[in-house]
Amino acid sequence: MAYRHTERVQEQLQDKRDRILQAVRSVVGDVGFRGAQVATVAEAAGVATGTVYRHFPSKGELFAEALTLNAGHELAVLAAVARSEGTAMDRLADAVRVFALRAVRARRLAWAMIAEPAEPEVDAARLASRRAFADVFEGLITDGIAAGDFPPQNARLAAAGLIGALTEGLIGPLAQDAGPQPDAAALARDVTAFCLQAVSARPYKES
Amino acid sequence: MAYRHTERVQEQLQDKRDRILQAVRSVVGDVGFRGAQVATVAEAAGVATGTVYRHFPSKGELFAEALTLNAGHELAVLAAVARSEGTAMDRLADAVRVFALRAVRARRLAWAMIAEPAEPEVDAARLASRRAFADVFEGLITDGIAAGDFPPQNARLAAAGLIGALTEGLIGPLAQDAGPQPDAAALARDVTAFCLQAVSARPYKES
DNA sequence: ACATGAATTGAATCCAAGTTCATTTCTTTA
DNA sequence: TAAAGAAATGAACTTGGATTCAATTCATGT
Repeated sequence: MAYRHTERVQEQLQDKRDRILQAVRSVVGDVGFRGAQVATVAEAAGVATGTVYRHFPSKGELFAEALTLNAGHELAVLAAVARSEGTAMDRLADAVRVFALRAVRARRLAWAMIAEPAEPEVDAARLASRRAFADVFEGLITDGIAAGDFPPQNARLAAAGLIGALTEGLIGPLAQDAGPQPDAAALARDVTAFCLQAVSARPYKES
Repeated sequence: MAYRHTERVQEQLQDKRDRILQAVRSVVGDVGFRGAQVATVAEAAGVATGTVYRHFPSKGELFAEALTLNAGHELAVLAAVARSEGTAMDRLADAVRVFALRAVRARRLAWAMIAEPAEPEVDAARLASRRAFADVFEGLITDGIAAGDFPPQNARLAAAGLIGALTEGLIGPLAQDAGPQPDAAALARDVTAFCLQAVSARPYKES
């Protein structure tokens, strides 16, 4: 018997794993999934290409895990807002605003996480976290309907609509090229207004 | 002097070109951009792989042209609706409804045309046609504001929001797996309601 | 029918990444 | 310090698909 993992080594391994995941985040935030290659990630993590494959079975699974990790973090933030005190209306407003501000602050990353297709494993992971996001919004909308804050409506669809509107308005290609950042705060404000109106309003004119 | 193009040959060439473009549409509608390879397109067009390259300089440009063609067609339909008689409210409702119905009828194709990333040339072409779509909606919203149908708002952003909501609600991955087709008409109706409310409503409760 | 130029074909070539693996470097225990 | 087992390295391998091109077929005008 001559070798066994010591705790320190375990930590170093874990550390390296984390650094690789972190590197994915950084590279993807920079060039998106499209431009992110394993070699680049490895370099960003200060590791040789082959090492990546000691920690992850394939590019797809590595990237999927990175996405899940990151989306999970965002989701936690959003869920916390959704769970806070206040009317459904207020909480929805806060949730949308938080989502918007965070997304605008890191557009490329946000787009990759929310919308940019990639390897099948990544797409699958994204579908799951997307559903989770939608569920948070859906819950708020349902609450609001129950409380009489919002008119009755298809909450599931409305939640999807919110995510779509946020995506398109803030981080999609159209938003990308409408100038680099006309004014993050103003943009977030307008998007929030749009989203709230979409679920919370009644007809402007009697039809 | 022994050879010169005759009109018949010109027509055949044009025909072949068109058939290739049509084949792209069909293949993409089937497997999306991700799965669409030049060889498959060639086969669908009843042509050898190499022939494709006599008509188009590269896969990217071929697919981009196919997208532009198709999007242009959809755009014409939408623009016609937008130009018809009626209040801005009615025209916007019609435009959204038409968009929704057509999209649901060919989800995969619609998704590819609207959202699925592909070669850079394709993405560029999509950006252009997306902007054109957004412009139609923006115009209607602006009209509506001017006419007093809609409250003042950021029309550009609202237009993007509509497209986002439509995309997400009807043809995105979330919509994909919410059952194959819960009910196209009902879905279109709910999405239309959401979109109209988003731009046309006033706050549900006095804030 | 023949000569000439164009179009078509599809197998061979090329290329960009993802993945592997023989070699080297590091850690641990005796 | 030496032996043994892990982990890291990065150049070589592999592969899926786009692209090319020599050979072939087709059209035209004499």
